[in-house]
Amino acid sequence: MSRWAMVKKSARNPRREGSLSRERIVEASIALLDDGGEDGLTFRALSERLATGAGAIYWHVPNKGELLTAACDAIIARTMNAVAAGASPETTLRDVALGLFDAIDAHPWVGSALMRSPGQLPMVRIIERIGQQVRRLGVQEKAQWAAVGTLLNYILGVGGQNAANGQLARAQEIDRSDFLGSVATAWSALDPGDYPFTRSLADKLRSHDDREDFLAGLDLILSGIRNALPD
Amino acid sequence: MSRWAMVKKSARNPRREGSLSRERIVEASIALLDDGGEDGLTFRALSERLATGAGAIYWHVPNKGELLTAACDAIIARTMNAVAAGASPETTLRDVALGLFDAIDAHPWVGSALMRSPGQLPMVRIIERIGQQVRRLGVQEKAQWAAVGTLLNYILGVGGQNAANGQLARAQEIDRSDFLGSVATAWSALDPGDYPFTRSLADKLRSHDDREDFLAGLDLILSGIRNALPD
DNA sequence: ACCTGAACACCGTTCAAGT
DNA sequence: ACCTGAACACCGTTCAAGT
Repeated sequence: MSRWAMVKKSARNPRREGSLSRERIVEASIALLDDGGEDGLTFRALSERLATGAGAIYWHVPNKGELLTAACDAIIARTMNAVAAGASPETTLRDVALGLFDAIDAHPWVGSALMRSPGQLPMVRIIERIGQQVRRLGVQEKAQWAAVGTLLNYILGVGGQNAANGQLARAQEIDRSDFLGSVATAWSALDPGDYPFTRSLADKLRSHDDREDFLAGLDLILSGIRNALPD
Repeated sequence: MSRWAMVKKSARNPRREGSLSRERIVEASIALLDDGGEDGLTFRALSERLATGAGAIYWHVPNKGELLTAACDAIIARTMNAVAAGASPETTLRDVALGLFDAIDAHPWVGSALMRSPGQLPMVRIIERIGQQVRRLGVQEKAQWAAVGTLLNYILGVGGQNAANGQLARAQEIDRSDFLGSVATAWSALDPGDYPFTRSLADKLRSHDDREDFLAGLDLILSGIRNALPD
């Protein structure tokens, strides 16, 4: 017997290649969510993909909700780490927001996972990033929470809507822009007496650019924050 | 046989008292959602409450998603109709927003139902109300969508968070403020090097007033909109 | 310590059959 | 036209039993 074969598996060593771990489960969950949408993640699909039983997954993860939050957190952590440091507070704030927008665009399920886990780690990462820039901006102590909360809730609102649009489009087996087109058509058919404003928006809805609109709203809020700055 | 007994049930007449209708189903759904939260609504609970079979409900309603949207719409319609007319655009806008906040506070499931049905009737009612006031405010045509979208997404974000807080609190069988307290405690335990801002917010979270914070954010956005007004 | 997989208690939705 | 309720194809979660 060679000395290699005699090396004991230390408790500290990485597990054997095929074995389960929280990370492997989270990684597989992300893959499932990315190509099956919000309800692509089931313990049955997961145990098949990981070639194991449902019970094994429960040994590493307490329940489906926490698994979804963990998957969401993996995406958010990457996204926040990718934001360049050193730029002006306003630029950084815009980078954080656009990073989140793009992440949710690429993984629509992140939008609803984020919505459903208030105060949890993914949200904390975002609050921290935004909060530090709001401080650098010179917002007074007691106005900081309002500023951060407003930015956060706006970003969550947009993210949630993007997630919902993606989910509904998927259910009808069309793509997101076709779904928005069908909404636009419905809006055009609204009673002109009751819904003049919404009707007038139908064309806008067909031709708009989500990302640009998102930025416009962000700038509106930033201008409100700047407005309230001391001196 | 009296003449009364001979009166035929005309097709136009209201149905017999106990019979099913879309409205009765929606009304029962609201009751179920109000006291069981987001997953209090099931076809089994509904058919028991209405003393009928699941299939009967499907004759009046296409699926669960549309039933949820219809229940949400009933609440939103009442809420929008309750907003007083005739006040200044800013006051009306605040009334609309506060009305929605209070409605979601009273029926947390409305927050997530709203999030999950973009472009549908409940949302259209809100967009129309907000849009008309934004017009009256004098916002330029091409800036109107950004203004409405920003307000809408902010309101949806807050509503969605309130719904999620309520849902998580319910799952742990505690009330919402106890849930926020537990989040605050978790925030206090965060690494001071990594999360200085979030940590500093923990106390604020314990003592804050959701409704006041909501209004503060709304005013921030309104000030941004005012900023961009022509002349 | 970690994994298996059958079993439990649910879901939403469909559909043959009734009135 | 409207309703019944059993049946279908799923879920998340648990748990005795294995290694």
